[in-house]
Amino acid sequence: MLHGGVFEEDSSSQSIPSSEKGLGGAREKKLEQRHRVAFITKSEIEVMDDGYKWRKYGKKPVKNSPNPRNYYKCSSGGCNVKKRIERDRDDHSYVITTYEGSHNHYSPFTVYYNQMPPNAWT
DNA sequence: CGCTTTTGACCCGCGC
DNA sequence: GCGCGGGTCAAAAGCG
Repeated sequence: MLHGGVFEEDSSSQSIPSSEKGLGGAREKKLEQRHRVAFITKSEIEVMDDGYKWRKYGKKPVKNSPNPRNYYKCSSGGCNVKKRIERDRDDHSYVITTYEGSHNHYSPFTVYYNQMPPNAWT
């Protein structure tokens, strides 16, 4: 496990290991998650707000980790993006954030940053 | 008032 | 054929 590493996977070429097992949410099994990005951040808190609104919709304990796994979903309009937050079992100081899907709307933070002129920061 | 959060229960697919 | 695992959803309550 590389600490502070970022993983970007494309389901189009990368076959999901047994981890997915093709099972997972039987309901969304039909939905193709084309974008999967895992971020590893060293932080004691998982309060990583990217500008989107995340609504926690589930909690489940993991065998390989004494810590539970948190499931978040984007509550933006028409936004079906899901976010998975888990703690590293080797170093609970590290937080693994996995994003699935793409936002149907721009991030409030992105728009704000886009409309914010560079000289405005002075 | 609106939205968010929390727990429990349910469902499906695969394995043996 | 049955069981297990994993994931999601539902409802309710609390808070700002």
